Amino acid sequence: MKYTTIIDIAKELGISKSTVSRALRDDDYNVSKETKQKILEAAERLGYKRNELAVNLRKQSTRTIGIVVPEMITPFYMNFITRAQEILNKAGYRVTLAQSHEDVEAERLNLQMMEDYRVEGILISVCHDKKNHELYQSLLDKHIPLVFFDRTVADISAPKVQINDYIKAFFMVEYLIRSGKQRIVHLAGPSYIQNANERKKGYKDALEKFHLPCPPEYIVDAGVNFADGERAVEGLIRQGVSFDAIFGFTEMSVLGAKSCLQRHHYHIPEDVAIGCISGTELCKLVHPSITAVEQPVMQMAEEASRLIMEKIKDFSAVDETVILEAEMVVRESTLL
Amino acid sequence: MKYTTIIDIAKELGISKSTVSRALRDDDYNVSKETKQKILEAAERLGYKRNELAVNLRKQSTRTIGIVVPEMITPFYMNFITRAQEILNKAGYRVTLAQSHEDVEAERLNLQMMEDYRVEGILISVCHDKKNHELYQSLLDKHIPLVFFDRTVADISAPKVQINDYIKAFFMVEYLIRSGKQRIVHLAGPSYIQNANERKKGYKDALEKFHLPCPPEYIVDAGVNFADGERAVEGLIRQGVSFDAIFGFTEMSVLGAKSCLQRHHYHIPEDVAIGCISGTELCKLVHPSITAVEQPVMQMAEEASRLIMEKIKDFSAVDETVILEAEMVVRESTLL
DNA sequence: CCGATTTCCGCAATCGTTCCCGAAAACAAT
DNA sequence: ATTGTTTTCGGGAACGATTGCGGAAATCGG
Repeated sequence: MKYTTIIDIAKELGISKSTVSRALRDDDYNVSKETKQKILEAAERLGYKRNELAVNLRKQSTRTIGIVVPEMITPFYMNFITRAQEILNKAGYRVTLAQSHEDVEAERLNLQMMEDYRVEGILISVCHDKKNHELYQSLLDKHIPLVFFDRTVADISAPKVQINDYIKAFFMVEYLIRSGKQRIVHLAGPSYIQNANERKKGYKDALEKFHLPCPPEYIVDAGVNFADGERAVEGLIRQGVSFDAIFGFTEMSVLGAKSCLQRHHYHIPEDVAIGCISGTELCKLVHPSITAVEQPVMQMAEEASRLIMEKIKDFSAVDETVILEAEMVVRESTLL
Repeated sequence: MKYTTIIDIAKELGISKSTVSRALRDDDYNVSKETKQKILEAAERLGYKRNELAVNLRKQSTRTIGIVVPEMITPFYMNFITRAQEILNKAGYRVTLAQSHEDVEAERLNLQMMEDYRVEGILISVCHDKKNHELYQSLLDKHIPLVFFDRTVADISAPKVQINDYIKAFFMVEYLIRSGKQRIVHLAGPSYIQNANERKKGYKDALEKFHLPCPPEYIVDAGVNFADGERAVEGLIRQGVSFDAIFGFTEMSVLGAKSCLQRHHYHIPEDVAIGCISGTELCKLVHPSITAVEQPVMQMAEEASRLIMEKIKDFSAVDETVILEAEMVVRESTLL
């Protein structure tokens, strides 16, 4: 169970550990061909595995980047992670992952754990736009680079990668209206998520532009997951709210809504059309497929990776805010 | 950017680092109330963060467990990970994650990386039942505990958690036959995955039991993901193979198949019924929903966590193979 | 063959902790 | 006052690597 160390190798060959260390790293520098050869074969024979912990401690650098997301169960964040990992690995970084489960406290622990293990930078999509504010700031104060993506926070100076939620929501609702829908309800996301507020604003402004009614019961707090969406629509139906379209904060809640509608034998899109922001392959997968504004997740990962690496290289680099173009993909759920 | 260390605190207070270390760990042992108080407030003031790398190196224990899965994009593995993480965290372990992207070489690198960082145990669902065989064995030879789950390997002695693929496949196909289907095709998984072979065997034996034909074209190599399933069914249709039911190796390929069928205006389940093994919430989410044998993923995570912790505590513990009961959930895709 | 240069290698410090051991101090008991 | 016990603390060696420096050996040039 004991791992062999460079000292074991040194003893075995009767040489110093410095030489062993050099042979195992430096490319034929400062060590002769023969001894290097001997060292390598001894390392092989003894099953030597370099202890990265020791290396990190000594070098004072972990080459590790943390990624913190609210959840990993939907493809969006997982796609982001996969792409970011690919890029960062290629650049010689390791990646450690953590999910907050939409819980501020868990997010706090995750961030602290990453600091404990001396990550050199963190990509984060937050689960609350206020609660951990001082923590983000304190990390930045310690010169630990942070890059916010997708769900960002307003009053912190750090690089950010996001889409224009307001505009995209506005366009989506406008599109629903132009397709002939007049009674559009909004499954709103939690008010402590900035994007949710932006999207709600876009929704409201679009209705206003077309002088459509927006009674309070049209905006329901629907949370972020499947069950939340189901419950919200169940509530609407029970209350007798009449509507012919749903605009949802996010994919999952909309999928729950759709499921509920189908259970109640509504026709989609004839009775009720459905559209949402932040769609992934799940929107294609279901039947009818769902019209969605799709975040350019690959590009987000690329930009976020680029930004964090820039910040690690030079902490005083300017804090870019990258706004990416998200595309609306029309599918069966709105095609009349 | 420099982190403060216990030495900094010691200097600040004019005491020794040993005392600081004790105050920061031991609960009021070997250090007086007052000095402890002073140390804690100094640590707070200087923004001390204990360096876990150094601790791990010194203690020769990382309290970290690795989880390696073929992919994380489908809910199955993610659910497993989430539950396992919950349990292991509660027991004081950290978890580091890696996905192999169904690639043997990537899996190898992941495992080696985990060894480099001295994880104390590894939960793994393999992506090939032969290729990394010696690597698994060599880890075990070094007394690094491994627990195989879901996709296991045959001739390695280590704890395993799985379902009875053969029986479950058999039952599923039997059920399709009893629902009146006679021309059942099988979207088989890759032959280098043991489970795929077991399921294929169950499929064949069920057909045989009922004296149904099983021509070669009924068994198509369909891979593991959405696109694979689409392609496979597209091929069947193009070849003019006539079938009235599909039994799939896994959820994702079956979802692809379903999508393809719907594009070709087949009715599900009237024209073609669909069933698969290893279903998750995705099977509920789609329309029509898919009949599936659902692996008890929570229980799998619990058993796997238990087993790895037992092995860490005592490497010579017996190598249990836990076979869990998987339940078939009948849904719209087979309900005539 | 001798001095200069280059190559090769060892010594020892260092990274931030932990923890054993022993010493000093404080307190109690005689 | 002496001895014994307990509490508190510091010294210093680990843990497994890296690396600057200096010295010995080898090589080279003349």
